[in-house]
Amino acid sequence: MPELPEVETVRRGLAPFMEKARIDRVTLNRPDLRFPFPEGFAEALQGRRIDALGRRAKYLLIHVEGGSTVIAHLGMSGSFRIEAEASETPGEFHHPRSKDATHDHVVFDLTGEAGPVRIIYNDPRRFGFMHLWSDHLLDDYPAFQGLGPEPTGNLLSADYLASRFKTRKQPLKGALLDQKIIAGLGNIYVCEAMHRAGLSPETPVGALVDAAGRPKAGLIRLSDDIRAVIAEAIEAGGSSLRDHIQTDGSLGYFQHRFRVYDREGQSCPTPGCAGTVGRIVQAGRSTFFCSQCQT
DNA sequence: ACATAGACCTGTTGGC
DNA sequence: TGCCAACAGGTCTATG
Repeated sequence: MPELPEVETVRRGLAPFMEKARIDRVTLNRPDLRFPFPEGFAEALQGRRIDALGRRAKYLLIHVEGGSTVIAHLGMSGSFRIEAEASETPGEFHHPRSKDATHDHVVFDLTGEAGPVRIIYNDPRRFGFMHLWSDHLLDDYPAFQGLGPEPTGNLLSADYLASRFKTRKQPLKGALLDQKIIAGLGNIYVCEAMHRAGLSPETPVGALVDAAGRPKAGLIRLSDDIRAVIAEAIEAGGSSLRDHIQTDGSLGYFQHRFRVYDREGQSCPTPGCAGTVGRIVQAGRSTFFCSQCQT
C-alpha cells in the first residue's frame, strides 16, 4: 500500500491526536501481523506519554517517553483511524466512516488534551508490522541500515544518483524501487517519476551517467521529478486506491493526477505525444509507461 | 554482485 | 449469477 506520501499523510493526521497524549491501554487482537508483536509490547507502552511522531522512508515512528520507539510499517493494506469518544455515551467510540472491524488488529486508547481518543490499526493482508526499538539505537534497526536518502530533502541529487548508477546495468524501474538507493519510493511514484522525466523503465541505469561519471540530462530531470512528484503527492494527502484513507476517513486525491499509473490503454498525457500508456511486468510488478515519450 | 521468482495474506475485479 | 484467475501501494528469502 502506502508509499512515502501516504505514510507521511498518516503521520500528519495522527500527530495532533497522539503527540503528548498518554497511552492508557494497548489491545492486540492477534499475536502477530507479518511478524509477531514484540514480547511485552503492550505493557511497555501503557502508562507512558507519546513524545512525537516521526517517519523514515515508509516507516512510521512513534517516539514514546522513556526512550523507546514503536516502528510501524503499513505493508500493502494497513491503515490507522481515529475514533473520538461519543459525548453522549462516554466509553463508546465512533467514527462516521468506520471500516469493517474484522481486521482491526491493534487498538491504542489514549488520553490527550482534548480527552480520550482511540487509534485503531486495521490491516486486511497483514503485511504490516510493529516493532519496539530503543530511540538512540534507531540507526541500528536492520531495515534502516543502508537505507538511501529521503526524496524530500537535499540529499537526493542527480550527482548522488549518478554515483550509485554508474557501475550498474539494472533496469531503471528496479533501481528506483530499491530502498537502499532512494528511501520511500514505491510502484506508483516510480512509474510517475519516470514518465515525467521521459525515461524508459528498461533503461540500464549506467546509461544515464556519462563517461566522466556525471549525470546526463535525463538523470538530472529524473532527480528533480522524483522530488516534485513526492512533494505534490504529500500535499495532496497521498493516493487513495483501495486501502489508503486518511486518518480522519477522508481520501487522498493524488490518484486523480496519475499520468500513467493504472492507466493502461489510455492516451499519454504528455503534450504533443500520440502514444498510449502500456503495461509491462518487471520483477513481478506492473510498470506503466509510454513507449513513445519514455526512451 | 545482481536479477528474478516465490512467499507472506486477504480482498477485489474482470473475463468467461 | 457464479467461478476462478489475475492482480493489488511491500519486503524478505531463496535460487540461479
